[in-house]
Amino acid sequence: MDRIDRRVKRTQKLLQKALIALTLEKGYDHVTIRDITDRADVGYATFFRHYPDKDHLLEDILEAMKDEFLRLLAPYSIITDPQKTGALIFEYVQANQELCQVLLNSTDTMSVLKPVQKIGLQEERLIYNHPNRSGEGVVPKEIAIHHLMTSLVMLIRWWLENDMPYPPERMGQIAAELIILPTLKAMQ
Amino acid sequence: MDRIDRRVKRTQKLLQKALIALTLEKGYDHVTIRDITDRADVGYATFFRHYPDKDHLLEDILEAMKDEFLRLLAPYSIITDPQKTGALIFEYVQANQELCQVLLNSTDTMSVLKPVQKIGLQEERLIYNHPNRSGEGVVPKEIAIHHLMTSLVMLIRWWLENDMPYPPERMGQIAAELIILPTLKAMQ
Amino acid sequence: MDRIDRRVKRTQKLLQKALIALTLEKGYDHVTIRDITDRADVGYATFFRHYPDKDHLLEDILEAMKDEFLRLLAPYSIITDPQKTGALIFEYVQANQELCQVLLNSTDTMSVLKPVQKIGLQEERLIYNHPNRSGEGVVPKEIAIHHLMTSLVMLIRWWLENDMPYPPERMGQIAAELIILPTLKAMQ
Amino acid sequence: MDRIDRRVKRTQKLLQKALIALTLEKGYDHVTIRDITDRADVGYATFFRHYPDKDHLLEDILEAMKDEFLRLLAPYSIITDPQKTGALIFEYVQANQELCQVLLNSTDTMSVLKPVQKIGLQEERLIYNHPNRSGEGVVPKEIAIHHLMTSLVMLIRWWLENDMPYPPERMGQIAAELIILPTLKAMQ
DNA sequence: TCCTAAGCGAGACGGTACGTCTTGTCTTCCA
DNA sequence: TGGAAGACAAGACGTACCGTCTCGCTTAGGA
Repeated sequence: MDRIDRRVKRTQKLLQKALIALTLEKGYDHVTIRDITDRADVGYATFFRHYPDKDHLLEDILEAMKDEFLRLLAPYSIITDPQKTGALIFEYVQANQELCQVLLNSTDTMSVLKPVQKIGLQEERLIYNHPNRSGEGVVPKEIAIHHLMTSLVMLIRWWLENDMPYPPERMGQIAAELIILPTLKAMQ
Repeated sequence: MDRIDRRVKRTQKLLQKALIALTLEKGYDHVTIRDITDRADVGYATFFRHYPDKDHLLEDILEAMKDEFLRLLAPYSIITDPQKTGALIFEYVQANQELCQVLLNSTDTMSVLKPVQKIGLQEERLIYNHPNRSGEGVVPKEIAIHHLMTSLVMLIRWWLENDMPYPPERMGQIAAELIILPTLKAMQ
Repeated sequence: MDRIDRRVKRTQKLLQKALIALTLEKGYDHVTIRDITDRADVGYATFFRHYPDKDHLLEDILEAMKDEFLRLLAPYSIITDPQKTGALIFEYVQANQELCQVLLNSTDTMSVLKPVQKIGLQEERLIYNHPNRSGEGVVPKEIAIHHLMTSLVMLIRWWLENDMPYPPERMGQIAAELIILPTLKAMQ
Repeated sequence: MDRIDRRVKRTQKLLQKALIALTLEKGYDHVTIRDITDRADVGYATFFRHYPDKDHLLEDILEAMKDEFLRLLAPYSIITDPQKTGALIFEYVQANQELCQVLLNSTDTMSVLKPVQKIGLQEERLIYNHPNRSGEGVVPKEIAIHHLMTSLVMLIRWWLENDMPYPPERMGQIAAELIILPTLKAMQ
């Protein structure tokens, strides 16, 4: 079964690459499944053996990205060093510029936000167990987390859409100033 | 020509009502143009005599809303009384709950953000000419405006999606604390 | 509405012509609907606005043929002059050779037989009310009619498949000798 | 290798049984190869190691039937005792009702007729060498043989389709009266 | 009063994409 | 080594929707 799984994985990778490349060329919404399968050199029907539709393929790509992202972020604390964490995020985005551009400029950034919220919920534990945290602030916890993750994503989006006019370090500062620190403060 | 214009307006209103009603029922993306024209009791081809596609109809709806929204907001300054302004916004959203739900939960909130950004740019003048403002802060002006508008919209979105668990006044405070005040401060 | 009907009729005629031409070229079974619409210079989806599938198009062609055939046969009695009637049939087939070849060599001659049976039932009246008829013979009426129509069609099929090796008159004689007269006799 | 041959035969039998059972259930045309292999509890690809397609499997079934049929018919002469021969045929059909129903009601009876014609040609020798035969009649030999075999098959078809409303003996009489005797007479 | 231009309903049509289905090939695994 | 399992390419099918077009009806505002 190992051999088959490997074949399946290979096909799925081909489809993912194809979707990313095509989305960069013509935008997510204008990519047809036929486009994808043609580019991936794969039978048309084969697509549906792996994903029920285009969105599920996107989701698969996102999932992989999320894991890598979380792994990257783990060692640093968003609380103890917001600027550093922010800069790290923007450096990651810059390194994976193409992929991020695809994911964030796909018509509905919303679907991208879903998995990001999950990251937020996983991080929640870290933040709320942090010694610096005192008690419930004026802003409910759920809103704070939501705001933190959403605003960061939207800021990244803006950065990419405007051709990254500032370096990652500066963006890290901005993110800290505009989003991370105020949110942490409001939660106290 | 007055009479004709009135007829045209009437048809457009019918189409707008139909889109809103149907979006609430099955979600923006699943509404077909045939659905709209059937609901509006209007010929299928007639749709295209008014709008090139569904998105333009949505845009029309948004435009109308934007005007009303701006008119409502005009007397108050987001700088001098952020809480009040925030509360006012959430009250307006509550009053127009259905419509806002449609607009913000339509798959791509992004298209909704476009016109909102325009509001931001119009407001920019107000903010930057305000006597309290000093100079350029660590956060570039364009980012600040973008953050302000986007985060507010996303916060409203969250509020509606979670069945408005807090009253408008509270949400106004939260918005001020989490978004408006930090942004203003960062701009200084 | 007349105008629209005419447009519809025109499209259907185009589809019928296309099916006939293509069936002669590659055989009924190997003709795809895309083939038909391409040949008829008609949109693919348009096909389904007129017929649910290929077989219904064939049926439509048959129906038209049946009417013409019956009209042609009406003046002659199969009872009073079997040879003449038989010859007439084979002359008709010869004149419409291409069309008949298509219809009879399409994989299932059976579906072609259905409408022909209907002709038989319509003729039944003529035969059974004929003065020469006496009473119920050893062969049940339904079997006789079935045999008459089926055997005639199969004979025509054989004739066409073997490139019409005998003239229509001779075939008329043969049909009378082998099929018509025995059937009439058996019914008495 | 005898062992292997036996295994092959077994697989082929399974496939034949499956096709027959499924054809009775949903009609020959609607049976897919996947259906057959599933029913026969055989690998999908295995089918193609035995038959290039469904029709060849059907042919195989027919071939077996033909042999048995001919063997059964051999002792009797269609010339000296038509009624008896006819009855014998219908009795055989009745005994093998299910199988015959499948074969004859499969959309194209035509393909079934092919092997039957072969039977006719083998019989031809018997008929033409018979002492009762005189000379060439008005009906060409080839047509007579064709008519004899085809009409008989179609009569059987009718009988099965109408739930065998008459006993085999009666059908034998009818076949003799309507088909066999007239054909023999026409050949003289 | 008529008439002319516009909005409109109806619906046929070309076209594109979808998701499903089937066939026949090929490759890998297992007994 | 032969058969089972099943991924796969190819491509037809029938459906859904879009946007265009033509036709004929209605209805106003100007002659």
